[in-house]
Amino acid sequence: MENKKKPTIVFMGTPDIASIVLESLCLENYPILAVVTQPDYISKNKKEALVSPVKRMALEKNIPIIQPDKLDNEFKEWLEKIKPDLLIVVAFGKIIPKKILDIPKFKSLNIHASMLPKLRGASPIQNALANGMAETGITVMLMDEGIDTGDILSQKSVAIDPQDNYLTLTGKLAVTASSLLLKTIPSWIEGTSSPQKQDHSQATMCQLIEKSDGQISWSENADEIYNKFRAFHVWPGIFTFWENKENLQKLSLNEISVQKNKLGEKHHLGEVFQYTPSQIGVQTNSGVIILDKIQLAGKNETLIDDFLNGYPNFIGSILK
RNA sequence: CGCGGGGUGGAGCAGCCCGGCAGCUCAUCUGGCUCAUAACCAGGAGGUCGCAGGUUCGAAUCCUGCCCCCGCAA
Repeated sequence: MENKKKPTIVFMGTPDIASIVLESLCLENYPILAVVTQPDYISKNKKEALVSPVKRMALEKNIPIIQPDKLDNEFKEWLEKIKPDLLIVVAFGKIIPKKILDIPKFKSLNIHASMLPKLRGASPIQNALANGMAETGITVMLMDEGIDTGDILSQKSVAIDPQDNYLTLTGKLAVTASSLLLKTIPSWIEGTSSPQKQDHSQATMCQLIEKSDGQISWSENADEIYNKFRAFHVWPGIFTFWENKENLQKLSLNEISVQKNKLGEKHHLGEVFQYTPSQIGVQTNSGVIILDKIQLAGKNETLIDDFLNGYPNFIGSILK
């Protein structure tokens, strides 16, 4: 029955969630004219260039790739020449000028990983986790010149499991994003959908995550710290500082869990103590963070037991 | 030439500045003790101190070059 001609698409995106959506478009045989993604992330510690997940997917599917540094006139002319019916944007990472968005016959659609107008902006997945939200979602919308302010075509909520971290939640959202987009494109092309204006008075913004957002304060509650751990699982991670031999050293918390304080148990905020014979805890404002894997700056990641073999004075110290 | 930390029995570390017996905690093996333990006691095995060269009577330690791991910048 799907004899109608599918619209030609130029796809813009960068991270994993975008590559999964791209893959699902390919599997449905949408003609992808080209993929636009961020330039390769050049050399970290004298290593190879890092390639965006979308670029890897495009290579696998033999789709032409372009990686412009800027969305300037040169890019605009390129797009005009390609003449796509539709531009689809998923977490591209840069603001796209309106004069580019208006080029395709059917304009430009954006998939945003939140229930707009909530969590507009650069890092909706991390913010949903860091805020301890019970659910988030996917929004497919028309793009305008604002940041995630366009009219909504479709939405679907996704429950956040207490065990979810950035990776697992991204996976769930990617699945929902793919199916929702595939449903939304045909009705948009056929003109049977009715775009809804956003209620801008309800809008919230989320900021771009910075490295420093990963630093935790032991005056927070254990649950809040754990939410950050889930949100920043891939980057930047969460970290604190430990005074070792009169040097304040960065200590990354790579694997942690949460426990309640035992009855009558009292420690200073940030104090490291033996929670059970086999568990090392850190006192927070409310509750205890159990350390499982940690990493001292300049060292490899270690299990807490191994760490204690080398740094027995860790217990009893105060993290800052 | 971006800045910095590191490589020492299986694991995590100390020793290096100031050269002189290879050390600590854990794991492992053997024996002992105990009603009992992720407990305790005694003993043992296990090392090219990242690689190569140099200085020296003597190098984990000082000098030179190289390899690898990691943190920070970007």
